[in-house]
Amino acid sequence: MPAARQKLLNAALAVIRTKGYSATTVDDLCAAAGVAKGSFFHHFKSKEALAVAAADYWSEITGALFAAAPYHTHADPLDRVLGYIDFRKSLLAGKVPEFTCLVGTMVQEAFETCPPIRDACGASITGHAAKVEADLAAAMTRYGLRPDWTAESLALHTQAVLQGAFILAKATGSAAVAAASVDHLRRYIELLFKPTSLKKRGHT
Amino acid sequence: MPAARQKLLNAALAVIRTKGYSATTVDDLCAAAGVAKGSFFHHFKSKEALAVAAADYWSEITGALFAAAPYHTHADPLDRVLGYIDFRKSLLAGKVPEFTCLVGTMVQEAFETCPPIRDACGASITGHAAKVEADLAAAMTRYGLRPDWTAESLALHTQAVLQGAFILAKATGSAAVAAASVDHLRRYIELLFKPTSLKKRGHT
DNA sequence: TGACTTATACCGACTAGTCGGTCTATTTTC
DNA sequence: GAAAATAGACCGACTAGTCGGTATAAGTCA
Repeated sequence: MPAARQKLLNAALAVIRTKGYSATTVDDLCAAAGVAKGSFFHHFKSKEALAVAAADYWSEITGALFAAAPYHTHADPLDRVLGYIDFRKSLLAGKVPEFTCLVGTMVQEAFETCPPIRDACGASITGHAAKVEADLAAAMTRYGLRPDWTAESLALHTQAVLQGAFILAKATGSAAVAAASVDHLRRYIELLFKPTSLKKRGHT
Repeated sequence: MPAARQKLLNAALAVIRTKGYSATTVDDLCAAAGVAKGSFFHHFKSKEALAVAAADYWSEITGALFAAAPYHTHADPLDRVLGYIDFRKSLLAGKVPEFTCLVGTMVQEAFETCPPIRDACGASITGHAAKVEADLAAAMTRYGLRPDWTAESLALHTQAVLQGAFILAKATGSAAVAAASVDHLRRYIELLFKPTSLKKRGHT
């Protein structure tokens, strides 16, 4: 991948997560990437095209991050799910724009006005959720669950909690609020799969 | 309140929820409100000031909506909480911009670049959560819970789930996905307060 | 009562500056 | 030396905000 393109995509992750998509100008991105405007339009035919490419790039980057995470080594699929949640919680560090989600931010601005961006963001979220769903489905089998909810809906719920936690963090300026919400998500899944194990801890 | 100001605030709710804050122009708002540009700057000293006023207006509107909702009549505070959640779920109808949250949308764009907007959005969310927290705290007392989580964190978690559900709805174009996430939230709260009642339903 | 003053609401043309995107020229790479 | 990559001046459309002005209604003084 040409250097300027790579630098522009990395700049897009940082700048858009900080300012949002609409407020980010092409000149902002060029300045952050240390690249001239001509290079921008050489690699991307429009600002919108960059946004789509950035969403795909985000899927790549995060896909690699989670693929390399240690929780996959657990034999019990439920432990993998809980390990995933713990891993997500551990990422809630640093400044808010550093741990929040690019596609969650962009889809809020683009869902109605720009279908290509919305679809790229949607694919990023649902694609990630599908990986969680696989472990959840395995855990449901392992633990003999026959619930009135699906692995898919629970996997999407994990993403909803995380996206919502990011909004709380943005609104309060505190990563701790987001972490507390992730704790509730973990507790929920433990209650679903091991209803008795937590009862004594959380209930008198 | 002068007519033009009122019309501009109502226009702001609709337009900003559809296009986002940055992508919404002052001319957009004037056109949607059927008002001239001079009137806009007569009532609001800047676009940013309108956003702050719109967030406060949103708090008023939604405050009145929830205050008038029927779930407050339940004697059991847990029933009020669950009634609140059912009410939130019932609102997930129509087109996406009609049921999503103004301040959740705006804070994503403004949290880093515009503290006044961020604070107004934050106050709207935490103020709403505080009302849920009151019923949650009463329910914890009623049900004799001594958990390692707080009513405040759980109240904020309800808002996280709702905000995240909105993002899923925007990404997928489906209100049903959001509703499924709200179902998970309801199930979590039932499990926390009545751990045995659902065990037989969701677990073989 | 009727002329004058004040205050608020509303209007839309206008401006100074910004934005996405284009164009042509130069440099780098193979 | 051809093709790809980079550069930045440039352009027309657009945007937030300004400005001079009109309309209406309520005091206020003779």
